[in-house]
Order: sequence, then C-alpha cells, then structure tokens
Amino acid sequence: MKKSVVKYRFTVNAVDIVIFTIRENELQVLLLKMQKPLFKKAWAAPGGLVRPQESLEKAAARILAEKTGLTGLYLEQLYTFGRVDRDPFGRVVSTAYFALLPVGQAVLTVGLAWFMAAKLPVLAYDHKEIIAAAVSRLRAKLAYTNIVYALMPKEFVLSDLQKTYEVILGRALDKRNFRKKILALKLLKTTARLTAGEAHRPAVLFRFIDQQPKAVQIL
Amino acid sequence: MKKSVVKYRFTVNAVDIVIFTIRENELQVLLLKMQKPLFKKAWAAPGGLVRPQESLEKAAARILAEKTGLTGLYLEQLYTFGRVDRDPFGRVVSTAYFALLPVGQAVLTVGLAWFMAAKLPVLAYDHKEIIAAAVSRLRAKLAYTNIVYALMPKEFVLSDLQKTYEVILGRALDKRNFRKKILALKLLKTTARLTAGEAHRPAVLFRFIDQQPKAVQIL
DNA sequence: GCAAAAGTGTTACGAATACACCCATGC
DNA sequence: GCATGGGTGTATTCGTAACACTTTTGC
Repeated sequence: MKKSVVKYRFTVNAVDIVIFTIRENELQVLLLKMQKPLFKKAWAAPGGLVRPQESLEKAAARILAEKTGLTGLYLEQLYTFGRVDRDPFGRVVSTAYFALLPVGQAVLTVGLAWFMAAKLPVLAYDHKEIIAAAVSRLRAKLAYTNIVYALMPKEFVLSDLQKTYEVILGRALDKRNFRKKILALKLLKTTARLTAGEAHRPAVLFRFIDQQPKAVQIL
Repeated sequence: MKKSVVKYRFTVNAVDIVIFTIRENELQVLLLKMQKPLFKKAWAAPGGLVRPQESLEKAAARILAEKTGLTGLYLEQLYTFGRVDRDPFGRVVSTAYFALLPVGQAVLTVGLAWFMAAKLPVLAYDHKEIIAAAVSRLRAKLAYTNIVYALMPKEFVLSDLQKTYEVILGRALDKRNFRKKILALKLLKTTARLTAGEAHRPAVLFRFIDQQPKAVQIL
C-alpha cells in the first residue's frame, strides 16, 4: 500500500480487455508489450481511454479492434478497478472487460503475444489482479452458462469441447458423464459431417444451437 | 434509444449505492427523493461523484455515510453503467455498489424512504436498471455465499433467517430441510439465550461464526 | 496388427425433496 | 384450552460419480 504523492486534478476512464483463447492445450491470454518508460519490460492487457461520446461497451469493442484487429468477440464487463495509485501516470479508473476468442483464430498484430494464464510475465499497472479476476470469472461462468460457445469454432468434436472445459477448470472430466450431460442440455446439434484424415475413428461434428449467452447448469 | 445531442467534453465518475434491507417481510431499497428540475417526482439510489484522491470503494463508503449516516455496512461493487445518455446533465460513468443493512436498524435522514424492491417508484437516470441488477446479484449470491450475515442482526432465530431467504428468493422453503442444511454448514453457533415474551414456545438464538464473506453452497 | 481417439450403459452413492406431529409459551 | 410459532426424523427421488470395453480409422 503505497500512498500516492501526486495530487490528481481529474479522473479519466479507461477500459482494459483480457482476451482469452485456448491454445496448445492451455488457457492463454493476449498481452501487449509495453513501451512506456516505467514499464519497459512489462506486458499489459490491451486498453485505452474511453471517449466522451462513447459508451463503455463501445469503447471496449473499439479498443479491442484497434489494438488487435479482432471484432465480433464475446465481450463481458468484468469489474471496475479504481485504486488511486493503480496508474503512476495519472488517476485512471479502468473498467475491465474480458473477451473470448474461438480456438484456431490467428492474431498477427506486432507487439502482441499469447501467454499461459497460469504463467504470466511481469505485468504493468494492476493487470495481474485484473487477469486473476478474469480467470476466476471465466471459470465460474463456464459452470453455469453456455459461454463456452464463444471459445469454440463453428463446428467441433465433443472431445475438443471437453478438453476446453478441462483446460479452463484445471481438472479432468469423465468422458461418458460429460457427453451425457452436455447432450441432455440440448445446447448442441449434430451436423451431418464427420472428421476425417486422422489416425483414429472419425468423430461427429457438432455446433451450438444458439450463440446467445444463457444460464444453464453445466457442471 | 435516444441519441445524445450534447457533445460532452469530459467524463466524470460517480458511484451509486443500492441499499437493501428486510422490512415488513419484504426486500426493500433505500431511495432518495430527487430535487433536480428534470426529475422532480423521481427517486434515486444515493450517489455522488468520486473525488480524484479517493478509490471507488472509499467513495462508495463516504457517500453512503454522507447521505444516510450508515457506516460499516457490507458493500460490494456491482457493475459500472456507462451509457452516454444515462445522465441528462453530463457524461457520468457510474459504478454501482450494493449495501446490506441488518434488519431492525433505523435510518432517520430526511428525504430518504424505503420501498419494496418489487414495487419501485419512478426512478431517475438508469436507476431502474441498476436496482434490477442489484436484486439479481443479491439473489444469486445468497445461494452460494454466506452474505446473509450482513442482513441479520447479531443474534437471531432460525425462522427469521429462513424468512430472509424466502423474502429475497421469492419462494417458500421447507423448515426442516432448511435447518438441516444451514446447521450442517457450520456457519452458525447457538447462544445460550432464548427468545422470551412471545406467545409461543421460546426459540434458540443463533449468531454467525464469522462475518467474512465466503463461498458456500447454501441452496 | 497396432496405435489412437470415438463412442456407448449401468451401478452406487449422496444430496435434495417431500412430508406431519408434538412442544412450550402467552393470553 | 387455544392460538402461535418452535422443534424434530424418515422415506423417496434425482442427479452425480465411478467405471471398461468395442469401434473405426491411418499407418
């Protein structure tokens, strides 16, 4: 708890976006290499200032697009971080959002890199805390909503869906019970197509019936 | 969806506080009579501007104390409301908090009144939406945390605790099952004291063992 | 034929639910 | 003695968890 010596005259609003995906069998977060003097070696979740004429949601979507080129992702407000000394450059109140990127979608912007959520680099500001809050929200929501849909590609195989759960929750699930449960919820529909070309039995491809977030008891 | 015509130059930060208690067998909310021209007949959750030198949490506690005289309540950040046109007087981003007041504690400040959460008066700004979000958060948290402690007096009878749940959840609970469940969780300890002076069998008084919020599956 | 993942049912256990009567007090 | 809420146990149902083998493909 360091006390701020600076006397701020204004408060500015920012948004920061924690972008998740599943890569290499891990939950990963997209971070931006900092350039500012005080944080030369640090990384941060992409963020920026809210414009006076735009809502927080719009600001989050705009900044996400500007910094990463990504649009149309699932975006949800997480929490607002308002410690006085959280930014050494001024009094910045930041509303954090988290975004979910379907697996297998590439991000090519320079200065951005993926990190395992469990093994983060040195982070600027209070972004360690922000990302920790995002991870625990994501875990919680996975259990009682259908938002996994936002992490999956359009068509996928049940074992990939199960893997996604396992990676985020950090524990193994029983294959038969998982299938029973997820199919009983009627969130998925089978497509006619099967996987092919792999050295094992082909698998049925599924899709989510609807891509709207809703509450369902999954785990 | 009305578009704002005003071109705001600055964004200011506010906090609004939804204060809950149980009164008259109902979940009630403490509201303040508005004075401003545009909202002459409306009520609003107490709120105010965040000072540049104080955190959001501090601002919420300060404003709660200033407007109602209440201190030491359970306070939790709810959500940040950032629509551009949510306040006709300027661009105000408001971080909403909710507070829980133990039953039977009086509030005497003028201009404040209690309303049933299910039957609210005309509300200023987007406070209808804010209160709705607070009610649903409260319901959800009741089921998987021990925060009821913040709504109960120091010592209470099991049937009062059950009544609190019933009123907030809006459904009846089975007495025997409720007692079994709540006692099994070891959140309560019995006091030596009993109720007296009522026209029925005396009841054992209980207390919460700890008054820290923690996650437990209650319902 | 071997490796690799897909697909499939049943049993056992524990938690949640439903349910009714006697008890202690004030008036 | 009657009205009022306090206090208690059991049987049933339902959901969760545990568990192993056969199938289809590529190489």
